[in-house]
Parts: sequence; structure tokens; C-alpha cells
Amino acid sequence: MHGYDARVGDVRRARGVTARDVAARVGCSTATVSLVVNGKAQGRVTPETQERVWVAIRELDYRVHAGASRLASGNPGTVVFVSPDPTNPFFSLLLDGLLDGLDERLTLSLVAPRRGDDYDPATVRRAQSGDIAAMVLASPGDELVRSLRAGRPTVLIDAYARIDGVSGIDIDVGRAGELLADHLADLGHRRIAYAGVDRDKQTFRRRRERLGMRLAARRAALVVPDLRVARMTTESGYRAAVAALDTWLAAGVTAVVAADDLLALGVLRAARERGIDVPGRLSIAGFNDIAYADMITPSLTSVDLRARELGRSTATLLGELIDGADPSWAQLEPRLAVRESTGPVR
Amino acid sequence: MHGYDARVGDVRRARGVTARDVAARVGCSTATVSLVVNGKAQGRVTPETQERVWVAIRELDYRVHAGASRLASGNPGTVVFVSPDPTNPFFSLLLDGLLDGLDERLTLSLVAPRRGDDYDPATVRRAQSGDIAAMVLASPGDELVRSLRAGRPTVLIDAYARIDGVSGIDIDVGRAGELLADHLADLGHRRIAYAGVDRDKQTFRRRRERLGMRLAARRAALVVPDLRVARMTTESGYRAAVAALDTWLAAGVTAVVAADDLLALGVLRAARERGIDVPGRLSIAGFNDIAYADMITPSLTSVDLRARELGRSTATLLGELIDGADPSWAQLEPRLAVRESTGPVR
DNA sequence: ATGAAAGCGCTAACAG
DNA sequence: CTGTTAGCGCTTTCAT
Repeated sequence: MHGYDARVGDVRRARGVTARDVAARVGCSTATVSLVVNGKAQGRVTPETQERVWVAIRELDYRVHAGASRLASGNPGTVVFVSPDPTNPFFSLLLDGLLDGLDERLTLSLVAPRRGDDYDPATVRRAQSGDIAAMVLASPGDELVRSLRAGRPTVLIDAYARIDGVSGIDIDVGRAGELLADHLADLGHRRIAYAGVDRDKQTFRRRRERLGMRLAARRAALVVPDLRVARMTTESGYRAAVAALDTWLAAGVTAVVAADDLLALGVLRAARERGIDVPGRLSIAGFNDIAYADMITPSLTSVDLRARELGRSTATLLGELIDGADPSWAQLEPRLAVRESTGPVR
Repeated sequence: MHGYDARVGDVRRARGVTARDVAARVGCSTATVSLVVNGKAQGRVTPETQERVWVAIRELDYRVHAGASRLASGNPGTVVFVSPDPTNPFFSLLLDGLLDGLDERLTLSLVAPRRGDDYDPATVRRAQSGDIAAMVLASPGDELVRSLRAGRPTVLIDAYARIDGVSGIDIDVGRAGELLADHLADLGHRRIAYAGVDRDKQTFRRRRERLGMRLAARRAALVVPDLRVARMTTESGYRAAVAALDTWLAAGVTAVVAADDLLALGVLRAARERGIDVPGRLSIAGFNDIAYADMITPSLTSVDLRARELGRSTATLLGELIDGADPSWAQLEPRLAVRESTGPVR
């Protein structure tokens, strides 16, 4: 995109102060500088020398070259987080939790697909470049899971696939679907519509399947063909819903469930704009945990997928993996958050 | 936090396939492998050898060690993005734009403070560790700007401070304040309240000052002491507003402006819950660009600070800086987005 | 207590 | 065309 090569020489020359400069100034060796700067000088370097090293470090504004340091020590320091969409609040919260739980010596590198697409195997492969400590894949697609070759510790989030040598943490979205189904059935809903995301991912398949099964068990059903939305955004949910509302109403649908709460918000907005009474005439619910669900009342009934806890759990698991633990799998329970967007059938 | 040191030896031994392994298998030198894998083999390595190298690479699942590669080539490859809060949609959008515009050879490393605090000089210093290509600081606090020592190309976003050798991109928040002031004055508002963030940042100071000045010029004014909120979240905005609403109404306030739209949403929610007619009795507006502003109607009048464009512009500027361009400063124009949360005084 | 030396894995001249 | 040689900046034995 940019021609970085053009002046790469300049960049290189611009490289700053090295341990050698510090050593030269102090009149010691780089080994000593290394010991001091890494806090390993205790009883191996005289306090006086240590002090002089620190002074020189401050004067020269020296910082260790993290890359070189890791190369030499063999200690990889960066965790790669692959996010399908950094603007999606679910993944933002996930990221936040992960950062919060990460060991300080680790650095977080963020990889995301170009806008609108999902990330692909090539992207992931590129990220697996030797010096990473571990990799975290959020909601990977089926193809990705299939093609995965994990060199370093890897954690799959929301993947629902057990792979040898790979760890994973899932939220039980199947259970989430049941919670939603029960909630709606309890309120008397029998004819329900589903708005799904057009992507091959286990997580979406499960949401839809378990919801459908439980509804059937409760004498309710998804009575119209699914709405399939390409992008997981409020805007596309809105546009799709505008076109679908008539069909839904004509089919006697009293509630709609969206695979994701951004979609659900789009549906909600479309319904409101059409003057449909929510939840009087139409109840709306969604999967996921949206950061801003309750920022405006009335807001969205949804199943909370606990993004931040998921992030923190991932960080803990990562720590163990990096310490050499065996891969493991965990599952978190979803939570139903009922708000004013669902109500009884009347 | 975790005892990574304990088994560091294992991690090290786990280090994978190197160019030497590939070379050994092919029966060539590592230099050849390097040329091939970097696409620089054109006319320097026979097609046959190239093919054999590729085969070996695939068989061994070899990936170049990015750290070692950058160290050897002198080409730093990671851009550090320091975000005050990854869960804030403004910074998420900024990040998204930045990622979108970034050269593919560059890697994005994300640094964020522990929840609730702002990031501090020590955090930034730690991030400036030698092998970074550049650093981007989003909405840095005053202290940070003061203490900044930029070794590598650095871009300040939303800082409003010109520093020698450092680049910056700002959104003209002063102008944003004027837009908001004019909008409210045009609607007849004279007695206005302000909800601010309790942080020492130029950007917040400017928002408040220019808004106040323009209001004065329009015969309007901020007539009650500011609401000062510690954290930039909807929740804290809500809690603070609940306590302030009576004061505002008693003082004849007809509109409130929040320094940030998350706060504004909190205020909006508090007002609604109290049964206050918005915008009939109280108009509410905010600075910033919220990703989900229009996800539910009615939504928030705000000044759009164009986060995603800001991100993309930053990426472009970064590209130039890394190529060796001189630091420069740019400014984007804000945009007023009027929605149903403001209306005329009655 | 300190320094010399040998790499970490890779790239970039330079020889052949 | 390909291999050899020197490092990149740092860490880590191992001598001194």
C-alpha cells in the first residue's frame, strides 16, 4: 500500500540507543547492562555499577529492544488475538477482558479482517509467525477450524470444536437458545421468526438448532424461512427486517429472535419505525451480550454471552498454556436478560 | 501474575522449525530459503530449487520467525496503538479504521490501561521498546503529552498539542462545541447544563470552553456547575444524572450537553426513567461519534467526531512517517448529527 | 564482580 | 545461481 521499502534505510539508521551505547558510557560490558536492566544484578554487580548503569540509561533514554531480547532469551512475548470485527461490542468486551487478564510481560497483537469479511486461514497463518507466545481465535468459521495447524498454544473461543492439542472456551449457546425458547414459550409465543447470520460457524448453527428444538418441544415453532443477513451489524439487520416485517406479520409471527443482538437492534428499530407495538404486537430478542443494551430504554431482551468474563477466562487459560499446561476445554453458562422488548402474547 | 518463568525452558524447546531445517531438507543454504520465502528469488534461484524449498516449507510447516526477521533486516514491523478504553465505541471505530488502513507488513499491537484508569507515562514508555515502527496515542492526557519522549515516529490523536518531531491528528472539537452551541441556541435554549469527564485532557477542556464561549455569544449560558463524571461510561453518566436532574430542572435548564456520548446516553436514560419528556422538557446532546447511535430510535443528537476516518487518516500518516516523512499535523472537521433528542424550547 | 564469547533465527552483502 | 560470512541487539554461560 505505502512504499515503505523506499526509505527503509533511513528507518534503520534511525534505530536508537543500544545496550552497547550504555555500556560504553558506563565503561562496562553489555552483559552487565543486561543484568541490571533485567533486575538480575542482585549480588552479581556492585551497587555502584548498577547505579551508574541506571544513570546512563536515563541519560541516553535507553530501552531494551524487545524483539532482540525475546530472540536471545527464547521467550516469545506476544499473544495474537484474531477478532472478526473490532467494532462489534461483543468482541470489544472480549478483548478488554483478555487485556485485563494478560500477564504484563505479554504483549497483545490484534489481527482483524478487512471490513465486512470474516478472517480467513491465510490471515491466521500469517499471524503464526514463530515468535508468538500464543494465539486466540474468536468465533472462527468452520473452514478456519478445519484448516488450523497450531504450532504454538492456541485458544479457540466460541468454536465448539475439540481439536487435539488446542484449547477452547465456549459459551453454551445451545443452552442460550433454550433459555430464549423457554422464555418466549412461557410468554405464550407459538409462531416465531428467526434472523440469522449468513456465515458458516458452529456457533450460529447451534443457536438456531437448539432454539428450534426447544421451541418444538414447547409446541412452538419457527414458522417462516429465516432471514439471512450477510453482516453482523445493526444496519444490515434493519434493512433486512424492513423487507421482512410484512411477511412475518402476515404469517402470524408474534416474536422474532436474532442470532446476534446487533441484528436484533436493527429489527427492533425497523419494527418501531413501522409503528409496530413492541412488545405488544411483536416481541424481539437476541443472542449475545451487548455493551450498550441498557443505555437507552426500552432495550433488548437477550442472552448474555458474558464477553468480558470470557476474555478473562481466556487470559487465565493462556497463562497456563504458556506455562506448559495441557490444552483444555471450558464452557461458560449464558444468562437471560429480560427487558422490555419481549412481552406476553395478546 | 502467572509464573511463566517456571517452565520457560519448555516453551523454548517447543520453538519450531527454522530456516535451517528447511535448508537441510532441501540441501541448500538458509540464505536461499530466505530469498525464496521473501519472494526475492526471482532470477537468483532456479525455479527447481524454489519449488523444492516451497515443498519443504509446506512439509515442515515452516513460518519465518518475524522477530528474527525484523531484527536482521532492521525493519521494525509493529505499530503500537495505545487506547484509553477498548470498550468505548469511539476508540473501537478508531482502531478499526487504523487496522483497515495499515500496511500489511505492519502488525498492530494494542496497549490499554487496566479498567477504569487512564493510561500513564510508564505504560507508554514500556511500549516504546526499540523494535516498534511507530506509536499512536489516542486522546492522551496532559501529563502524558508533557512527559512524552518519542524515539520512533509517533502520532497523537485528539491531543491538541504540537510537539517537535511528533505528528498529530485532531478533530476540531472546538468547532464541534460551536456547532452544538449554535444548534441549541437556534432552538431557543438559553439555560444549559454540562456533563463533563473528570480527566485532565485538552480535548475535554476545549469542548467545554468553546461550547461555553459560543453560548455566551448567543446569549445563552451554562447556568449550573458542571456535572463531573469519573469514568466515560453510560453507567456513570446515568448515576450522576439521576442525582443532578432536580438541580437542573430547578435551575430552569432546558438542555444538557455531555462531553461524550456515552455520558449523554446515561443522561438520556436517567431523564426518561424520571418521566421527563425528551426533548420536550429537556434536550440532550453530546460530543463524539457513537457506533450505535441510531440503533434504537429515538437516539442521540451528537457531534460526530468521525472516528473511523480518523483511524484511516492516522494509518496514512503513519505510512508516510515510516517512509521517512517529516512529522505533520492535520485536523478533521466534526459534523453535527441531529436526532430526536433535541428540540425547540417550549 | 565483570567481561568475552557464543548464539537466538534471520537477512544482506559478497564471493564464488 | 548459490553458499559463506557478518551481523541485528540482546541474553547467557563460562572464564577470569
